[in-house]
Amino acid sequence: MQNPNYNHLNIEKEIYEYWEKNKFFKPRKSKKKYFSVVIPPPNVTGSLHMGHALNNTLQDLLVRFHRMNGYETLWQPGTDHAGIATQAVVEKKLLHKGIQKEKLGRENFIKEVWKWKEESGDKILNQLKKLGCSCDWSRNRFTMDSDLSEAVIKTFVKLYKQKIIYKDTKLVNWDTKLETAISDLEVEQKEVHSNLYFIKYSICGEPNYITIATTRPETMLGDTAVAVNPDDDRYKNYIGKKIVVPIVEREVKIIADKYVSVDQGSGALKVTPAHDFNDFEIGKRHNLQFINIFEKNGMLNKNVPKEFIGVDRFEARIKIVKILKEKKLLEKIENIKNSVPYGDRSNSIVEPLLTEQWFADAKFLAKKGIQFVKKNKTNFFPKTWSKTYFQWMNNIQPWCISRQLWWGHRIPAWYSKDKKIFVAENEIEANKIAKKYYGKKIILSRDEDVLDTWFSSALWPFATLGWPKKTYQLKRFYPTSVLVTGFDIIFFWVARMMMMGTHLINKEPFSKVYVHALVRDEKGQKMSKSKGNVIDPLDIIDKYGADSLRFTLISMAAPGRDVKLSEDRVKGYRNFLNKIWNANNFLKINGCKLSKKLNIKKINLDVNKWIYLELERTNIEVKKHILNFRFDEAARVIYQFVWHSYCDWYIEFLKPIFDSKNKKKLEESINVSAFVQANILAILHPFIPFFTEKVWQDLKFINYFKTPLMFKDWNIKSQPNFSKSYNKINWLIKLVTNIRSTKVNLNVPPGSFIDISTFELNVKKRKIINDNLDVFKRLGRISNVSHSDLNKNGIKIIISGETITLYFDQSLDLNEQKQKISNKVKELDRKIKVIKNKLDNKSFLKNAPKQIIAKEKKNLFDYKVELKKLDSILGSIKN
RNA sequence: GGGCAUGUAGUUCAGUGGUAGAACGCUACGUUGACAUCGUAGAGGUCGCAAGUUCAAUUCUUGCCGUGCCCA
Repeated sequence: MQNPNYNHLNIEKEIYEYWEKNKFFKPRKSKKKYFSVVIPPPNVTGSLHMGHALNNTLQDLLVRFHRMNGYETLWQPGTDHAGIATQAVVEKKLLHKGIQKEKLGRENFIKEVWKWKEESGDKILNQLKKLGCSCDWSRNRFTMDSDLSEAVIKTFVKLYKQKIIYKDTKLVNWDTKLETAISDLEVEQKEVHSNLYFIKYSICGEPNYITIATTRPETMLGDTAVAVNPDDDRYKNYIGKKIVVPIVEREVKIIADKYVSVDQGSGALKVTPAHDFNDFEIGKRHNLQFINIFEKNGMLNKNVPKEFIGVDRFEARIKIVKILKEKKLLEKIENIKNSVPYGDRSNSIVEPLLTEQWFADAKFLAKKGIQFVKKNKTNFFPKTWSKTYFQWMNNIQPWCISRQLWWGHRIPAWYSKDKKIFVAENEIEANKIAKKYYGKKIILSRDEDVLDTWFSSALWPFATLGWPKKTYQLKRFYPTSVLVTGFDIIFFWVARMMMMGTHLINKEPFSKVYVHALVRDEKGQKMSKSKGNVIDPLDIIDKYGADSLRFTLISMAAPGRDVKLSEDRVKGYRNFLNKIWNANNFLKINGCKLSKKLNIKKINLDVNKWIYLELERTNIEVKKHILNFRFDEAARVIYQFVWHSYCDWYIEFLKPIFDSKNKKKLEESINVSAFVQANILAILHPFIPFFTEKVWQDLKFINYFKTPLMFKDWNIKSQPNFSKSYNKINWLIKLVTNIRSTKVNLNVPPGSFIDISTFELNVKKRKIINDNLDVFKRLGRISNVSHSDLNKNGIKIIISGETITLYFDQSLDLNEQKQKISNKVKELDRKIKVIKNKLDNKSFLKNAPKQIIAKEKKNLFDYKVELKKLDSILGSIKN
């Protein structure tokens, strides 16, 4: 006998190597439909967190399920080059060695990045393997691979020619720490306490002043107007007059603009068109001057008074407030809560900055993306997320795609000395076009910037399959079947992949989008390093095994709910594995094995038919739930079946059969139990692949089915004829349960044996007992079953309206039993009353569907019968 | 301010226009030959509140209250 406790250590590694070595993850050609998934590529700098664990467990569940259902299945893996993050990691590493990237130069720095990538870039992929992911690793891709680069360049050139990509000078979100533009989505609005400064600007030629309110007083150095609402009576008379910006002593106009709200702040707005998105619009409307006062690193530039040049923006704020105080121009400071934009990578305050950048016309691209979802070419699960998608796509802004970084896809644009732009797939091409344009050879220099990482991610679902080449994979696996992703990424990935896929290929990148929730801690708090509540999936895998973690995550993945993860849950599912492990053990001990002789149709025993039908129903239900993306329900159904039908009852049924010497019964049960076992492993395989494959090997099922478990056909044949036996056994289970609880109520030791009589039972029910006598006697702990009234004191119990008498040797304490029966009587009385009321109600009879009325009538009848019997039992106890 | 969710057992969550479910936890008993990472039996709920629709509402509608997230 083996160790009764299942131990995942070593097993998972061994099994993964077995799969990988045999190249089992490669798609197997099939005439059936295909199933394909592209992994949302994790950052190459990343390491596995719970979000990844959930995301990839669900993908693997789907992939393995479809593979076992005979689909030609591809799970395309890979990583994302993560421009900012990766550059930061390598930069930091070099700085440790005292090397600045500027000294190294661009080319050498990029070499260093590649070196880093080769050394540690596969970390997260190895962690995915630990989780059991069955990706086709031979197709592993990286967004900076040459073929993917080619796709990026081709796309850029094409969109430029189509005028979807263009260059423009606009206010962008500028990260002063990373010194690059970032997109709206990379900006996080944080609610913080701020000071609202009320500053007096004196009106030219008058003794009066206007008070403006601002949280960023340093920007006043770039003010080029003061705006008021045209309907604001306080300021009406001043419109068109001039006002002096303190410190810089610049005279600017007082303008009227409806944007200014009368009741916010003082109702007067200082306008800094070069450093605020709203002011930018006002500036354009009123033709104001745009004065940029910041360097790229957030220091003040030459456009401010001498004393401020080279001062950091926040120091400048302090300095300015001090001066204003001294000049008595600071009216008051209010403490307020407001939201301030932070860069999500650098966590520094984002500064709107006027720069020249490359943009993509997202509004244009979004049109098709919207259409495809509207036409149900792509469907969201749960459906409600399509609303989020539409809301974003309908209000989409131009997408700033250039980044001032070194690491990434360098923009394929070349410039001549007079700033003429030549966009081409390579330098030779660019030179050609330039030569044609100028009529002579010209020296060109390439754009220094790279593309937003999401630009290449947007091409991921088809670029990884070979696009723009017309490969077999592209033809076979595109559109991909489903994208599995977190809702926080709908804007980043889903939207952009939809835009590019529909525009470039005119086909949706995926037919379905399954959106899962965030993983939180057990209290529902977001996991974060600073809170110290992070549960590391790798720790959990070490402790409980990947299978336990997978089953936990799957069973908690209810739609529209956050996953609240606690270690106790994982432990619970580890126990589940242990339970199955021991069931296997039992089968092994008893020599259960599959035989070609087994003919399912000819199964004889009720218990074997019962478990077969339970299995069949489970198989169908789990399938239904997986296809509906109800992973939680799928997990619940299989858990329930394995533990409470198979282990709690079926194995108990087997014991007396295995003990008996009846060869026919024995042989049938040895075969059926093994058959059920094999199919349980199959159903469970997508959930807990390591464990099931290991047991599959242990029980030598591979010899019988001629396949590793991961390719076993998931389905089983339907046997509708078994339902009679099914109902019989269910009745027997009810009977046994009732006998057991009666014993507890009577304070009789549950292990003691008793006699029973079935003299009040009908023939059919008696036959059930007779047909399954061994099983019944063992489970109910019955010595003798008599069919006549033994005429001694007995306790009567009722099963589905029929009476059975139990005989106990010892004297009994009947109080609890009495209490219980009278409670039941009360409950029945109540129910009968409710139904009677219904049936007396003419509108109910008129309006309710016939089946419901019939059902209620039957219920009433049954309840009445049971009530009568209970009453008589109660009467006999009282005597 | 706009939008999207959500409120059911002690906890985490399923579910349904027609008799309220699971897991964990809890209580009592139990080492009976797979399993104490276990077994048996049990306790535990006015389905957030109010109104409406309906023969019938936990389920549908509206309002209110609470909670969470996204966008401004």
